[in-house]
Amino acid sequence: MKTSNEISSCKTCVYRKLLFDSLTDEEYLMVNKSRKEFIYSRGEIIRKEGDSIDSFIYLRSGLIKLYKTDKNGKDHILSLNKSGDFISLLSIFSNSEYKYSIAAVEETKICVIDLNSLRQAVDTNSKFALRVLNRMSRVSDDIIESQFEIRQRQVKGRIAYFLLFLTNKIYRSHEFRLPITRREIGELISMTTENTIRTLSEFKKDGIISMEGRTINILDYERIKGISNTG
Amino acid sequence: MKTSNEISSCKTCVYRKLLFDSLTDEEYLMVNKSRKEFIYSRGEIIRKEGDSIDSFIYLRSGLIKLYKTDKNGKDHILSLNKSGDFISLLSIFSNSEYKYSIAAVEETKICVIDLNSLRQAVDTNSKFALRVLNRMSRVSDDIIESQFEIRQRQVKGRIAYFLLFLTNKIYRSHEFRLPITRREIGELISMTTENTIRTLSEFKKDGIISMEGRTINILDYERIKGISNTG
DNA sequence: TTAGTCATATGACATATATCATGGTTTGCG
DNA sequence: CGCAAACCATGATATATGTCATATGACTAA
Repeated sequence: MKTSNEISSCKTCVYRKLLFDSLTDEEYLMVNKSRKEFIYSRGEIIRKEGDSIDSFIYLRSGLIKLYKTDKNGKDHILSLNKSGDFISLLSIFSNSEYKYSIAAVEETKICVIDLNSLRQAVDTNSKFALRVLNRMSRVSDDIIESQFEIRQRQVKGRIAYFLLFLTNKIYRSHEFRLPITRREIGELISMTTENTIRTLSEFKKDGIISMEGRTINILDYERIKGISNTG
Repeated sequence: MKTSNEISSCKTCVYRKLLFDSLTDEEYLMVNKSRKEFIYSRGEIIRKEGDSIDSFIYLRSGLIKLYKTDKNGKDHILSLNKSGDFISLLSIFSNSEYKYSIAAVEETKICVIDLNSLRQAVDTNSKFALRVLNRMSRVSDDIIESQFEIRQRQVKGRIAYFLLFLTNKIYRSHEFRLPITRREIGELISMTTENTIRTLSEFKKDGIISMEGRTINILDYERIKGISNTG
């Protein structure tokens, strides 16, 4: 984890429009005064389940996973999130501890704001509060939604669904580099590593995708969609 | 669905303390003015996924299920909720439509408040807003939590987990009447009806529970706990 | 350089779970 | 009451998925 100083980039920050737009100049200054930037590289843990919540975090760039570790030590990934999503969930208003762990799955830059100044802004500016609220609830909603989609499918359907997720939501391209290991894919869709690998290999053998290490190319998009819908 | 007139019962309403306590008399009157009560009996649908959100709903008494229907028409239950939980999730601030369907699983009384008057109270009273927020986010958090617990277990563990949920969270007793059918239990823990039935029968045969139709008695609590932890 | 770890890969096999079939039982309703 | 529709139950069988073993390449630390 490194501290960053690239303050100037604020001007182009997506959150400027999404969020801070609704603050008065005064409020913005207050919030921004406490702002710090940090950079995490692949694999680094940003926050751990149970850590006390002392700040409000948002994701400037990169990709992170939210996950929980079960009683046997096995990780279960709840979601992958990119810039524009919030990391701090609603628990910052209710819980004093993080309910999920957060780790970078690729080089990731975050901004951290002092929780008190955020709370103050929320208290005095209801438009801002509503925006924060909406953004936060979206992350929870998305987790519930994707769990719902996952649990109604079996392996092939789950893998297909995941590939479509990467294609449409993350990379907006039919060609991309898998951001996570096959083991992590398994942790995301509740399958063993072996079955995940096998299924990807099968898709490759069937000519639906090409695969070279982590690099995937969706060759037959319609068929992937079909498998996601019926599998 | 029937309309109820039991206004007097407000005095003992759990939400009085949980929520409305933080309103001024004036605010309370405004919110309460639009309040209506309805009674639903087992099986009745209270709101359907996709219905437009025009009101704020909370559960006075009874038991409801939140669920979603998949592309094959199969229902997936997200949670069972009782009095004290909110039904209207955060989507009332962001979405114009319900994301989940809501149905009564036993005789259930709800209170419905006009959304505008609630929004007004939220806007002007940040303490109230925070309470609403906390209650709402708790429902989402609980759904995510229980999905996490379910997906790390196999059938026996899931059934045991569900029985513990009823014992500890819903009925606070070792003896109770199953509020939902075995089919619905399957929809809740992502198993087929047959396997759900089989597993319950097995628990009975093994003397861990007694079972007479819907009536369950937890005979060996520790063993159920063991199965929930290791299965 | 060598040993060790991790990710990927694949086969053989065990087991959990779904599916299909069939029948008894309860529940709701006209 | 009597019928239809759900619910509950159980066996036989098929299938999906997990487990275990083994191998290879890439990378890292000693």
